[in-house]
Amino acid sequence: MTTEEQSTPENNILNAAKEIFQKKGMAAARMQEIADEAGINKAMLHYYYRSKELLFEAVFKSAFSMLAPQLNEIMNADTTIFEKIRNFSSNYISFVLKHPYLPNFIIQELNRNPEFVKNLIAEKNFPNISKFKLQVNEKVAEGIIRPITAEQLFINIMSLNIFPFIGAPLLKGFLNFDDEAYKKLMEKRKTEVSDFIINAVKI
Amino acid sequence: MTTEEQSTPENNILNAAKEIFQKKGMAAARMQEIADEAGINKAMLHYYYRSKELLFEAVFKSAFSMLAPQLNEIMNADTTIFEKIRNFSSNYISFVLKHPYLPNFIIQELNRNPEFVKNLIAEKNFPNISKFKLQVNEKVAEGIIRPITAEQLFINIMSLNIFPFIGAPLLKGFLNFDDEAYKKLMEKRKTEVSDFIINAVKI
DNA sequence: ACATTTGTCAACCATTTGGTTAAACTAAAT
DNA sequence: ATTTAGTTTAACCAAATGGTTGACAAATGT
Repeated sequence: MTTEEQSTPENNILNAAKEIFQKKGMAAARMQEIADEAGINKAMLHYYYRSKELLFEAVFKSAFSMLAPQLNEIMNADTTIFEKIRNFSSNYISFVLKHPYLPNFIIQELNRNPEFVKNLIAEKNFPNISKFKLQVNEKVAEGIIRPITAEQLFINIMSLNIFPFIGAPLLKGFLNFDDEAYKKLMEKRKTEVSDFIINAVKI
Repeated sequence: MTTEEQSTPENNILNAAKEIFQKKGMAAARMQEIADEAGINKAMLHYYYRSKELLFEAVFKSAFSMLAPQLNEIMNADTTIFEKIRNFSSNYISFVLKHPYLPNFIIQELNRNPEFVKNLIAEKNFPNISKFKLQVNEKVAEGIIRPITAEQLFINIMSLNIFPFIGAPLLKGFLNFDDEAYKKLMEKRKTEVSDFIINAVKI
């Protein structure tokens, strides 16, 4: 049994809400539009999820929980740093190519309401960087990688993997690439990003 | 004479609108709030800028025109690639530390309305990558930098400089940093980012 | 001095929007 | 058959919102 999704009204609504919220953001999304997408009456939204705010929270947490495991992987897996970087880059890019609105949705709403992060941290499975930090410091001490703090390296890994999706409209414009060409570029990044990072830190 | 800003009603409104639009985004921003911020009657907004949509466009173009010159610099300056990367990283991070809402605002609204990019491309001063491309290809051919396409390198430079600001709330959460500590991290990135990139490409 | 344009405002308006209600429907339990 | 609990809907509501109007003041030109 895999993580198959039951077809309950709650799930039906949640999926419709995901679609709309992720495309338009909290403020621009309309309850009526979500109801239409779900093929139900608007009152049902309030019956199952009391308010727009609560429905949004459910969507947000569900979206975030799809990303958290991948971040935990890079933090806590029992592999070398280089393997972690390779795995994360490849897996993350594959994942986002399937869910293109997700990263922007998360980032956008966290910027709108930064206190929301505290909420997420309280959840179990919130990624913890401490193990990754030890590992980086160790490898720096051993002279295997150039001196760099774990924080900066972590930010760099996240930046190189996430930004190309969030900034896609802008980057497509600069590069004069259409959707097709840009997607090919992203495919290549599955390996190029990790090569880039590893070249940057390897001595 | 520098680019001093005249205190016309138009400018007054535009600045107030920038403040509100950048903090909340188009959909969540309220015309009344912009009027309050500008210290004028709501009807004045419509007198000077016919509609919310047009006021937003004015704000967006003004915001984008603050970033474009810096991008042109990395594309077209008469310096070596390494100097360009160093200059851009340092200048861009300094700039954004002063205007923290700007990058997220641009990215967020371009994602909301991707066709907007076509509008921007038509403007003069829209950054053009062709010169940078030639330069990268040349240096790769000369064996000075590792084989990489100009597009991928460009995306990497943009990602490493821009994402740490857009993703700040999330990254602060992961790293468990407060605003103060995070800002210090960004200060350090003025040089660390370019070192990282140069290490990644230099042979 | 007078007329005309330009700027400013409080009050108003039509529409949209999140949310509620009361009644109707369904299906299982008694 | 009747009760009961859960589900669904159309109609409704109050508040918020972008936008307008008409009266009035302040410049501006003649």
